[in-house]
Amino acid sequence: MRTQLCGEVGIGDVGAKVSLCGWVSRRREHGEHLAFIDLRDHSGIVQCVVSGSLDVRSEFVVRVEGTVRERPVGTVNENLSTGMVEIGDCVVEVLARSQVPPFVLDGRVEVDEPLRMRYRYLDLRTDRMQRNLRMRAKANAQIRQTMASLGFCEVETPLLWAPTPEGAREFVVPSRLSPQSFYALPQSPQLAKQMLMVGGIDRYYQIARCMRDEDLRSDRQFEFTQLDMEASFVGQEDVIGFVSEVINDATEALTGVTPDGFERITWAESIDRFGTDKPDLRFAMELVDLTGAFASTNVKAFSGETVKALCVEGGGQFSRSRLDSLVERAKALGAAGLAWFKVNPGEGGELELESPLARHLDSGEITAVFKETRCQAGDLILVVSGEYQRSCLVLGQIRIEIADTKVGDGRYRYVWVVDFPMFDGVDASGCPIPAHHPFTMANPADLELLKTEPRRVRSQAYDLVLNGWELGSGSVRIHRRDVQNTIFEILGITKEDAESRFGFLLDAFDYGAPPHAGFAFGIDRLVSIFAGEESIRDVVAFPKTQSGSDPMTGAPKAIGDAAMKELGLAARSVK
RNA sequence: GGACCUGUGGUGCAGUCUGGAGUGCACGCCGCCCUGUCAAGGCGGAGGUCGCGGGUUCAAAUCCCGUCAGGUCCGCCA
Repeated sequence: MRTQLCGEVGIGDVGAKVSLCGWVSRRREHGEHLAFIDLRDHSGIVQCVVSGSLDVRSEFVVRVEGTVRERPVGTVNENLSTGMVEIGDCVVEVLARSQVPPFVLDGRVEVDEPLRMRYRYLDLRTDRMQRNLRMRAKANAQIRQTMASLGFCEVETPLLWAPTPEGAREFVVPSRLSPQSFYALPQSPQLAKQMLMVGGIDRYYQIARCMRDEDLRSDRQFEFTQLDMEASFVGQEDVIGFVSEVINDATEALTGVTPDGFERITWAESIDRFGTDKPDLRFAMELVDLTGAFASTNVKAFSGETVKALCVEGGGQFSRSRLDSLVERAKALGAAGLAWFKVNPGEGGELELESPLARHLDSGEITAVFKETRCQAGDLILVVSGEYQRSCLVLGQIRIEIADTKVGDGRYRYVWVVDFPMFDGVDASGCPIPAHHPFTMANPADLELLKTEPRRVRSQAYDLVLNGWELGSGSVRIHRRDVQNTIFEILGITKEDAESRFGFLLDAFDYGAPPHAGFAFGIDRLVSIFAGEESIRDVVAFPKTQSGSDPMTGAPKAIGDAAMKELGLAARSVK
């Protein structure tokens, strides 16, 4: 039907008779003797010259036959990759007509997202979406290549799995053959891949779809894709090595840039220095501890457990209203308040602090603030006092918001965050909550603390962070039933409970489970960062809105009475 | 469950704070003209439930209340 793609036509084809297929991107008519068609397919655009008038409109699908020729002097289009040539003496065959599209596909104006989603098949024709989806395909291909080279075996796991209520809310699927019973769509193939390790697969991976029935965000869809992997007879360092290699290869393949290596930071250090467990290392602006400086202060606002500060370079120019909104933001994030100090040049080259609070500080405190923050004239110092971790997290969030870094600035700062705590807070009944998941192995050095001081126990869990985005996480797993039982006990999961929810896994552990560890990272997030997109919706072919609907198909929808009956279901009103 | 932002011809915006005739800009669309354009150009034209409902007012796109949709965030996402 066609001899080549539109974007492939070049100076080397001059004189050749070609046949091209595509969509009419634009047309320019010059009376009844001359007209131009910009013909588009996924590879690009080429200009076709017609001697006569046209009966085509935008987005008509056409097949064009003509002869490639060099463009006349002075009519070369530098903005087109095919701009040196054009297709002359064209005969145009209309393969399909099109209504006037609801929006223009040239990418010049930002179109409302619901409209793009309702007409996603049109949106996908744009350069942007073509580039994003093809970039994603390239990522998948590169990942498969690297995983295979590392000896990993691709295995598919079921989408219809048993409900294991724990962690994320599951999507459930009613069973027709067992009415009133349900499958669950996997939140991740976590348990399946551990079973594969018991099954001797040794090194498993899968580009796996995961489903979680939780509220959506710009970086979260109900269904998303992970590179899921697990390996036997390996530890944390092996897994970090595997993943670093996969990510390194993918980064090079997609961006042409080789990352400056993968840095390493402990969870505790990341919280202390950056106020988050997913630090963006593209900029510094680290948190400063002023607890010592205010150890014996008379200022009530600074008498909390911790005093943490952030020095914003050049922030002295912030307007009063911006400062007010920062204070509000800090309160919304859970701080008791936020104090600010503008650093002004004073007499004799000294610095001065400008703030409603400044006159309450004694000279020793002021000197300590200058020393600890290493501020300069024109800077802004933000201070939060209160419970240690909360204070860090509040300033960490403000740090990100002030820096306002963009995706797609060409920098890729990978960092491994290690030594996560085993537990994170306690639930209503006072039992520790696993920070990662209940199959995570504790750091051997901390095993004795499990029963005495569980909150001090570090786990063998690790996250990979890119530019402040958590790409994925993994851990060394528990492979012994006795240890797993101990963990369940600490978590307040009874024997019966564990048996009914994870019995199949525990049974498997009775038949020779190898030590194993693994990881999973989000491909949507990785590709969106490389593509310079703020939302993963732009690297997903058919995404859903924040309220979980699909404007194109109308999903979710009610099913008929007959279907309900067959499944043994009855609708009942919610609320 | 909560906070904030947005909703105006097919599309993207301005107009809303400070109420006064559906006012404006750009793109698209339709018709005519045009033999080298490429975001073609020129002339003319069509196209509106100002998301929806209620309230205040002589008068509401504009103010108030409610509601729906979309987005950003908090909660949530082991």
